Amino acid sequence: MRHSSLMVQAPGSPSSLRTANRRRVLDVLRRLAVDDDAVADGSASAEDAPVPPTAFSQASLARETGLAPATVSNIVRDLTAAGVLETLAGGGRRGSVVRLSPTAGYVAGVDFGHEHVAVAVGDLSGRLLVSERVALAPEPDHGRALAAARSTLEALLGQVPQAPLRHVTLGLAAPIQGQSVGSANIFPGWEGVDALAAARAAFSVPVTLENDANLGALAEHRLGVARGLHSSFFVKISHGVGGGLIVADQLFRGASGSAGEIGHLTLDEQGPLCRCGSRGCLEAYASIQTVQQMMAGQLPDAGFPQIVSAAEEGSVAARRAIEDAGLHLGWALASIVNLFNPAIVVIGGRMGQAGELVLESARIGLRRHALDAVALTPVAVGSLGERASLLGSLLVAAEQVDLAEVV
Amino acid sequence: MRHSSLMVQAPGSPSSLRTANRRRVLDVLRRLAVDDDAVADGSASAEDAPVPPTAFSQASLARETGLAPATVSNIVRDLTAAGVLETLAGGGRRGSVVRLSPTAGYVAGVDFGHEHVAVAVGDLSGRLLVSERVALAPEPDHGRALAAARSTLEALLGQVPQAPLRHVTLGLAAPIQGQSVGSANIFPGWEGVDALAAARAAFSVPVTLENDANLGALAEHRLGVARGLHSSFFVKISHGVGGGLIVADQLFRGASGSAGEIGHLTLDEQGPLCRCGSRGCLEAYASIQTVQQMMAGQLPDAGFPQIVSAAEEGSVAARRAIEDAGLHLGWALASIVNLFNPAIVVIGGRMGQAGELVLESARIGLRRHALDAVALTPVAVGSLGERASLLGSLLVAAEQVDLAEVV
DNA sequence: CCGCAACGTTCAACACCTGAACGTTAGTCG
DNA sequence: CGACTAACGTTCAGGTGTTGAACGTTGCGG
Repeated sequence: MRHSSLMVQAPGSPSSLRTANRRRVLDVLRRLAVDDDAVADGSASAEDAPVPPTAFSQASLARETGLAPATVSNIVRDLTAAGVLETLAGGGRRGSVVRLSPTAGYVAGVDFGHEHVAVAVGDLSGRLLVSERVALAPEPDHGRALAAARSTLEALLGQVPQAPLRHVTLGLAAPIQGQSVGSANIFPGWEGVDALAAARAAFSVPVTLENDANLGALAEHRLGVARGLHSSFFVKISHGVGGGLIVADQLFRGASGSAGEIGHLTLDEQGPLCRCGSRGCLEAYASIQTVQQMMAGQLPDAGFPQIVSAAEEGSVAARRAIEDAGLHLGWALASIVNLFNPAIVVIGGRMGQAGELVLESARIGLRRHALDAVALTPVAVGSLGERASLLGSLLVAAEQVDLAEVV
Repeated sequence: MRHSSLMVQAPGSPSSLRTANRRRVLDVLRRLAVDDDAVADGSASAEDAPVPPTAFSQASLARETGLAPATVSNIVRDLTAAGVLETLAGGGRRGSVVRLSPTAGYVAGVDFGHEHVAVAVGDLSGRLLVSERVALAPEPDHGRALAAARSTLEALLGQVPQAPLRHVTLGLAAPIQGQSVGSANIFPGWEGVDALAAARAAFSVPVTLENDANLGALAEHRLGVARGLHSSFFVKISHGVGGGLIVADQLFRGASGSAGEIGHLTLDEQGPLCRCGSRGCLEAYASIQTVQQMMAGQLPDAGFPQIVSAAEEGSVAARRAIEDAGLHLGWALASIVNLFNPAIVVIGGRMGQAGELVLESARIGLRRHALDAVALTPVAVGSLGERASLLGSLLVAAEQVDLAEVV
């Protein structure tokens, strides 16, 4: 072992240039693949956009990266030899088709909820290949949840061609502080757990933790309604209320990963008690649970979809319950819009099922409390539904894999 | 003209490596110079820090940048020939002393207030050399303010050795939307003006606009109480209330430069009217003007310092007025701390003069409304006083000057 | 059917970084 | 006080990487 492969690369050396250029090529391939996928979803904005070249010829890679064709040729040869890339059709005028090799590996994403675990396997550009959702007893212990995730993941990996798993990203419905679950009382089965260590023990590949709302924000931004914009704020309203922020096309995690925690903004100092211990938090006004509780007298044991149906069929009480949630949501969004000024606000999670009902009132609340300049920020329901967090976890996992280091 | 000097540099070429390495060297020189300056201010934390090498020998540059000594030698030779660098003492074991050449140029910063203009000239690392503050009639027209700034700047440039002015950064007490002053009613003399165009016409060098609270945030972060931390939030409370956020040691401007606008967060939907047109904004509770108005009955025509003195001397009313402002401030800070989780909150502007009086109540308000995990975020008064914005404008201007491109 | 255009590859030329060797100077130890 | 050593800056040869030009190949249009 003459040269240790762990030798840290000198920051300004020519070889670091090569790595950077390799990374550039790989990034373009990943981005184009995901864009392609999203367009194939049938997005409405597919026509007016200037449509980047969706072919993967070496020539287009050269144009996209700004590198010379000769350089791209060298890089593609190296990466193909390393098993990372794969060239499909032959040469000639039409050029070849380069793509990430399917045998280069997979990434996985896990979405832990309060009563379920969803697991997905995707390719290295973060596109979903197979997924499965399993129900669990409410508020599962973290060990049980991780075990379920692991066995589900193994089953999914059996459904795809053999290739190494490179990264797993775990989405948790709780603020992530460093490597454990922050703020007590929020996600019972995981309280105080060193989640990163537990996850590393459960999976034998690199692992990252991420807040589920952050994941949803990323997915809606890359694949959903916020596609093409450069900033967005995503509110996930389900069991609780969380938020995720995209700035300059990237997830904004803040100083310690808890940026975007909109759920416990104080709206009324004398408002109802919240599970976080404070009073008058947004979550105490606008979570699914809250709406259900408001309707407990009229529609006991009704699920949220039933309440939405009732509102649409004319129930004044149901409509009012949802509107109240929306107004308070809009109020909190005004703070977000004042502080961040995103290009769009996306509402996701189960609350998205209420559609225009909640959008209308959220917009009213927003306009009333936001500065003029940002009061008309668009508010829309996410287009990915409850899959958003899971899709986002694949995107994050794919970002973590650094194929340029595979020499 | 064979090769146009405007030719954009190929992104992956060896010459781009050289530029990047040059930039790396220059960045270290700038950063060390500023750090040195701040330490010389007599900061209390000068002892325990691991103290980076404050000497500017080529050897220390090599260590700091990770480049080989030979490379640093080449770069220093080139940049010296270009007139950007200057080597002081001779060689030998103690090494030479490299620094930015004083004749390489200056940057300037301007701080526009509601009744004054402050102008400063600094070196290319953003250190203040000379400054001057001139009083203006209240709410000056933007043309008048710019003219005053320009003549003051010319006078200041006469006080320093001849060298080109490279950049001017203008601080405005208003949100900056793109290139003009956002949100009406905030900064009367500049309303709706294309401030960037006006400023370009007034100064014949590149110009940037920045919110004054953002500038203050940067200054306190690099030179003041937030030194050494990697994130911070700065609230500037004077005529109005503004905020600036530092994340990962950098100014966070948000999607369109208006991030951190804390002044118009709604605290009470039924609160007093605010100049922004909404109700119950923080600014309606916690600005200097508000405190003065609260005291108008007892101390008519009293300035803020007099009110602070009265409070310190036992006036219950004065103390209560300041405490009320602090409590509401703390409430708003809770939103900030939940959403951004900065390592520290710094209070600047004229409100800083109230010291512990406002700090105490701000902390109480913060603890009451923030999530447990962040409720104990430190709150401190800025150490730069009202110079913060002006010092920050020099730092921003220095960042804009790209000396690596001077070939 | 032919010519042109675009594509991918190869090769020589060029630019840059780096380790080693060298002269120089300032501390340090005897 | 003097010699030795350590650290510094510079020079030079060697290695790595990118690039423009040239070339063979293939599809498209006339």
